[in-house]
Amino acid sequence: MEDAGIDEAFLDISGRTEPPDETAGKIKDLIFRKTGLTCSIGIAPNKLLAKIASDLRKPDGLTIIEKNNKAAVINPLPVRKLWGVGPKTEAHLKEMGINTVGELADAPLEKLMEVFGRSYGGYLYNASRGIDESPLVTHWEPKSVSREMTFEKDINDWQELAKTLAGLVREVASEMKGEGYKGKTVTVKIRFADFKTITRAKSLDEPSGSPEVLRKAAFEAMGRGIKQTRKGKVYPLVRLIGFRVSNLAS
DNA sequence: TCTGGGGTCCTAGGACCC
DNA sequence: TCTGGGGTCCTAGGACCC
Repeated sequence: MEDAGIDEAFLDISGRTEPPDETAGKIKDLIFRKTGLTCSIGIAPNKLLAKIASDLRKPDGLTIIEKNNKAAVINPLPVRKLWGVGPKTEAHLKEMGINTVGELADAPLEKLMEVFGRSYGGYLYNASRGIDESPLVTHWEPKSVSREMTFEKDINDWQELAKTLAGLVREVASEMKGEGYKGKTVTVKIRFADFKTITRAKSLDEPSGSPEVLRKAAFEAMGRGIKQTRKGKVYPLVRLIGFRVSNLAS
């Protein structure tokens, strides 16, 4: 099983002998008995299609996509139904006259790569054909640890900003300690009142888990992103401040 | 959706090294 | 004094997911 967030998971049932819809029925029953909640299930040859299938009939649904009918099922769908296609890509594709998965599948690979880059273009090319070889990931190591906080009101007080950042650093450092991680790169994120968001990063010479070291790097980074006036104010009002440590090592 | 929090991955430019 | 090409690391920003 691969966890896919708080209320979603992928399950490899390829080794089972009973018909897949029977397995799905058992899962639905169990979940309902234990939680009183319904769920939607998609069954398909790969994760991409299973995710689409699970989305097709929403409350309490069960949808099966098979190899030989996958094109018929996904071609009419809006591109937005594909995992990895968000509002920006949807709008971009619309401008190109592409609205459905089937229309996307008609686009040449070279064209998609030219517009969306090699990696993502290649992904779209395969996804539009229902092709996905990605394996189940049953265990993974975190790549970063972060905390962020939106102020109740946009603020202009440097002290409050600094105090909040120090608190976020403390929380992240504590979590890292608990999980046994150190980190090499420290990133401070600042979102202004107009929602413009900047990040400022600082890489350490070597990974550290020390709250003092992380805090010092955090303040150095923040200082590059925002200046305080002589009166201890910051100019564009700040809505959010965040702190992340990445490039983790054990 | 007038916009919360914790993540991942990708791209692009610049620095630096051989 | 000027110049190639490749590789790696760092930084900043953006798109996307649940």
